[in-house]
Order: sequence, then structure tokens, then C-alpha cells
Amino acid sequence: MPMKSDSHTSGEEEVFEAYLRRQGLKYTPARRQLLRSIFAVHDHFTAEQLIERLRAENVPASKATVYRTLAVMLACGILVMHDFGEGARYYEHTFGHAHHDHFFCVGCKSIKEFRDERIEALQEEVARKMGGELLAHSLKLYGLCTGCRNDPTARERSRSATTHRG
Amino acid sequence: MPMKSDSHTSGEEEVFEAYLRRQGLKYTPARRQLLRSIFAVHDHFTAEQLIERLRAENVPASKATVYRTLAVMLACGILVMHDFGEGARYYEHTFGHAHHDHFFCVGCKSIKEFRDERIEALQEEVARKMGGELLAHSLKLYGLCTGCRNDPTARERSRSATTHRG
DNA sequence: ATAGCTGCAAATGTTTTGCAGCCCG
DNA sequence: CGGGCTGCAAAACATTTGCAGCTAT
Repeated sequence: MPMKSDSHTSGEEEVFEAYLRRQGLKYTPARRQLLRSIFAVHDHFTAEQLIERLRAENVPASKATVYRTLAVMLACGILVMHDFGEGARYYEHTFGHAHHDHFFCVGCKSIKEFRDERIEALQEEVARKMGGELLAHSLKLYGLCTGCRNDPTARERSRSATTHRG
Repeated sequence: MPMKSDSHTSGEEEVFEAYLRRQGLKYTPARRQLLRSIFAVHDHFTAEQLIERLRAENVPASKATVYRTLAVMLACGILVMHDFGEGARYYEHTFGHAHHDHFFCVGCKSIKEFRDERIEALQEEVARKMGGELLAHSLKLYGLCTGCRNDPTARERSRSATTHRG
């Protein structure tokens, strides 16, 4: 029975380790713990939030290590980064997740995912028509989620947050 | 002849001044000069680039004033801000310009504009289906422009710049 | 007059980096 | 062993802010 006892790896660990080996990098305890912590849930988190979560889980990792590890994971492709213009960047693991876009609620800062094939196709078409080679794309919708639509506080707060988004 | 000699205002100045008055703010020399400098050309610029340009034009304006003035113009709506994940934010004046999206060349950092009504409509549709209220949206295509497609240097540089974009 | 501006410098907040010591392969 | 890690603290950035003096209205 080829089954390891404490392993719940759903593939990302193998991918990451293979990537590290390929690059001549090392799969250290810190990296293993970060990987597991990050893949334990599927959400969008900032470096700061991750650091706090690690602290709560008693995983010791300095700020520097967290940033450096995130960079390696980005390069590996199991993570993507999002910038919602909130100052800090958001990260999200993507292994096993198809590409998708985001709806960012400016009221509660919650993030919803969606995917629309028609939009995907149109983006390719636009890039092709412009003579460019599309390498990545990012579509973000900013607005008020169902909950915040009826919250006057959120509506008020949202005013300044949206005037200037391109 | 109702024509002022040194005035080439195409409307943005009136809009800005009206906005300032409405808000109980002042149309100072600094603001006037910044407005004119910004509207002299239609491009995408960072705060830093604007400061340099002002310096070259012998327009004295401190960093603080530039940032503060940009904020007022954003609130006024004659300017929008873009975040291409390059660290600094880009600004673009929009008075008289319809909303459009951007193609960002990761090779030479050039920016091309485009607008696709079908995508615009689909974004509204997506937001509506999700029960949210769409306040703003941002679509960015990252890739290599025609010129950079054949530049091995750009292609190389682009590798790290795109792996991680969501 | 007076509320709002401006410049300067200092503070902020996020992310990066230099360095000395540690550790995986 | 040795090249790659790690933590710490300092640096680097873009952006914001406190304050004292200046100025439009």
C-alpha cells in the first residue's frame, strides 16, 4: 500500500518540491510549513495576514522569509498575486484552480471569484487585434456586495474608494 | 470678440474650477499650473514623472502638493488612477475621454488603450448576476507589444513579470 | 479675517535587502 | 563541505501627514 501516513498532499507539494529541485533550491522546513499553511484554505490573503496566521499556528517564520517564500511560490506558479489598490497585495494559491477574475467589495473588502468564458475569449481577441502577445490579464470589478448594498456606512465609505479607479 | 488671449481651455479648467468652488476649495496658482501641465498631453504618468516634468517646466511644486493635487483631481473626476503592479501608480486625465481599458507591455512598460463594448456589457452582466452593484472596474492585459515580441531581452525580462499576475 | 494652501521634513506602511550565522543535500 | 536558507534590522519606495507660515476669497 503506497500511502504515506501523515500526508494529505493534493499535488501542490509535489509540484513545489519538483520546482525547487529543478531550480537548485531547497525544500526546507520553513517552506514546507508555509506551503501547508497557505494551502490549508483557499482564500485571498495579504503577507501580513499570512504572518499573523502563521504566528497563531505557532509556525515561526520571519517577515523576510514569508516574503521570500511567496516570491518563490509565485515564480513556481502555484500562487498568484492581486493588487486591489488597497496598499498591500493579496495572494491566492491556484494549484488546481482554473483562472478566474474578481469582484472586490469596496465596503467590506470581501472578494468574490467569477469566470466568464466570453470575457476570456474577448480578451484574447483584443490582444490579437492589437498585435500584442497576451501573457496575463487581470479583470477586477469594484463595487458593493449584496450585504453592503444596504449598509449606508459602506455606501458612504465607498465613495472615495471608487471615484478614481480606472 | 469674447476670446481670451492666453486661454486654450478645452473645458477641464472650467470643470475643475467649478468643482473646487462647489467644495469650498481654492483655485490656486499651483493647482492651475498642475492642471495645465497634466492636460498638455494625454499620457499615463506616475507622480514621480509628473514631478520631474514640472521641474523641467520650471513649475515649482513640492511632492506633497503634487500628491495632494492629484487627490483632488481624482475626487473631481477629471483624473483616474491605474495600478499596474509596478510599485508606483499611474495617472491619466479623462476629461473628454471615454472609459477604456489598457494593454500594458511588460517589456517596455508602454501602455495602449482599447475599448470593447462587448466586454463592458459583460462586466455589468456579471456584477448583476452576482447581486452586486458595480461601481468601477479595471481590465488590464499584460503582454508584449508588437515591438517587444521580437526583442529577446524583453521576452526574457517578461518572464518574472507575468508569472504571478492574477 | 480666515479657511484653506504650501513646503519641508518626518512618519507611514509595505516590501526588499545586507549580513552573519545555520542547515539541507 | 558549500551554496542556499534564515532572522534581524536597516534600507528602499511610494505615499501621507504634522506643522508653521502664506494666500486666495
